Amino acid sequence: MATIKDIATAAGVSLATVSRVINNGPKVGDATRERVKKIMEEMGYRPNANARALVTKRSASLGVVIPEFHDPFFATLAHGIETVTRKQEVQILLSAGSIEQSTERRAIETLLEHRVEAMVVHSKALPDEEIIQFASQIPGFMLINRYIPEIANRCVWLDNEAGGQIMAEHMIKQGHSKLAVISSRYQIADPAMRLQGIRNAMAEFGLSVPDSHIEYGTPDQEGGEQAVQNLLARGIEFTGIMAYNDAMASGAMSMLQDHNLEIPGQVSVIGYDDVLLAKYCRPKLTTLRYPIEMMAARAAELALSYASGNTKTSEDTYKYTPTIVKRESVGRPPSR
Amino acid sequence: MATIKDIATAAGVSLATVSRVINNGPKVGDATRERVKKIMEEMGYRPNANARALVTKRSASLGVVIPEFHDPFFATLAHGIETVTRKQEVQILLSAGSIEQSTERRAIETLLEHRVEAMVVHSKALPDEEIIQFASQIPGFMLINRYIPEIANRCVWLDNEAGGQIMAEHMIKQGHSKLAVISSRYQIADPAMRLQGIRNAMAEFGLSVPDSHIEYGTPDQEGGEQAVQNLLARGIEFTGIMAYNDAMASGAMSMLQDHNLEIPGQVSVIGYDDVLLAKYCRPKLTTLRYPIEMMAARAAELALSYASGNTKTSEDTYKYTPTIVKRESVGRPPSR
DNA sequence: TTTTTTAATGCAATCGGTTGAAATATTCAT
DNA sequence: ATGAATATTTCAACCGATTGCATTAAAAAA
Repeated sequence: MATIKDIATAAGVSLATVSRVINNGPKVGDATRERVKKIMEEMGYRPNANARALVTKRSASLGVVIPEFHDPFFATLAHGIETVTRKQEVQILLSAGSIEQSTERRAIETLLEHRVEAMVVHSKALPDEEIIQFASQIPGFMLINRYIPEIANRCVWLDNEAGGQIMAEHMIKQGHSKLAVISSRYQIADPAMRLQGIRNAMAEFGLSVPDSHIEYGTPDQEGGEQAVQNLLARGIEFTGIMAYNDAMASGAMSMLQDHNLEIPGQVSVIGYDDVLLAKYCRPKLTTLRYPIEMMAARAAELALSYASGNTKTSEDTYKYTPTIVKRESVGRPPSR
Repeated sequence: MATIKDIATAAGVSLATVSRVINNGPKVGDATRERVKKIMEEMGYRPNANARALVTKRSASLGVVIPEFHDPFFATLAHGIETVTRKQEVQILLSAGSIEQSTERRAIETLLEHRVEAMVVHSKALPDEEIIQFASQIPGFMLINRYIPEIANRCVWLDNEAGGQIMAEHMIKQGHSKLAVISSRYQIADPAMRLQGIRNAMAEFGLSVPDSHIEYGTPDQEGGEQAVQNLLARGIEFTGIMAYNDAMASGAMSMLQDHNLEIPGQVSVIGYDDVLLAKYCRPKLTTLRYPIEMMAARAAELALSYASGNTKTSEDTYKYTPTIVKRESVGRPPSR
């Protein structure tokens, strides 16, 4: 692959001149500029981003750490980031860190070695101190979907508790009082916070969620199926189910339908996240919208902005609140 | 950020020695090695991947070009690649090239500038010649989901025609003879090939697909809904629908159900791709499995292998054939 | 025509590493 | 002890760019 030196030789000019042409620098004569450009074209020259990054100490690249690509939720997250990197002509370096301390750490370190300018990290396993450490080390570090008070202005996060509250309030206002919860032990804080929100809302209306009405499962369809199965097997009475996420909600619906329970006629189901699936399943899922794409875009913008020296931002907290999306899976409870 | 020089100074040795410690080189005394390692640890040293890539001319990175992250299909593709890059400790550089010539070209060029060692490209818009050009320029170039005879050993692709054939044969063997097709004008070749496969199978059994029984739509749920709506509006009689992909199939099912047509009691529906959605919708979708994850992994392996000089591979063609996944959306046609 | 000013170009150091060859230190056999 | 063999360590060139400063050429002013 041709280097800048080859071009210089071919054009009969110095390296410096070629470099100036490449970067649209000011001090080059028009004739020379055209000639050099033509030669670069002919020789299929491409500047070496590594050499460039080395000397300029800027890489025009943004690192992303997510647990996995598989999950549509993270795909959407990545998409949000991509919309801003595309606009700013920034390259994305992707690292997967599968919700495990060592992998997450390794992912961040690799990105660091590549000297990415900015970084959007989704980490659930690393302890707060370590994250704080990274954040103070890397100006363009942004944490997504997690809140650490000490670095509040580096966190873009969702108010999970509020979501739980909204979810439960909606069900209660529809007239439900016998509600079951399908939760998960996945990750650290999220399920617990959502559950807390639910509890708050219930308490507000003088209701509560007995432990018997909570089932835990893996945060996917199977988990949802299993949870409903357990609920039914234990003979729990309920007219509504609040699920940890849409996948579990969808599994729950399947299982309910297998038991000839009509949705929402006999049982209402509400999900959380509003991933693609929510629109695709039948009945269409009423759920809480997790504006992850928007959040990811915001995180990317901030990361890039911090990286380029901006330290002042209008806000100092980036909390998002889920909103309810009413579709077909929630209705009034059967009058009986 | 500490450099190798800082470490050398701190440890009282030369750059060369430090470099050898970093790379586990052979010619370093045990005592020195330990001392240097300790100092690197203390100073939080991280080798600069750019500098390294510059001098070694190898970057331990693989570039990926996909149209978008949004689509679960591509998320799965990315995941397949990630499984192999993780194992080989290779970094992923992601570029999106939204099915548009200029963007696809730009995506590849950016990757080229970063001197990625290998490359897995999903390109539908770029003309054959240009792809061939890139392939000959980059040893580790692999094309996925597209076949170009001139560079057969660089292509990992699905036999779409065979898929169409299998799809139709399955329907016919279930007893269907009045079949409608929901296709798409998206991309270049894929829908046409699938349709061709369907035609072949039909012909084999003395049947055919009249133009009236083919509807085109966008390759998503809406497209599927629309298509069925059109079919019904035009009073077309059919007992089975073959969809271009699962999203369309799912949309089709929704619309059929809205018209109180039972699936598969009155109408059978078959999809294509076997994305997550196929398992999640109800009834669960019978579809053709597009082993994209496996294919992507293979492509990544080959790309990396070619990049490191391997030129001989056991096979010289990487054609995959879809297999049928029988779930719940296909049954025998109503006897009437 | 000569001097100044301005525009265009080249020189050379630098970024942070790697690596073959040379230099120095250590170990071993004699 | 002593030279040979082997193990450590350092030297210095190089990878492909960028950029401040010096130099040269061209244009403007005197």
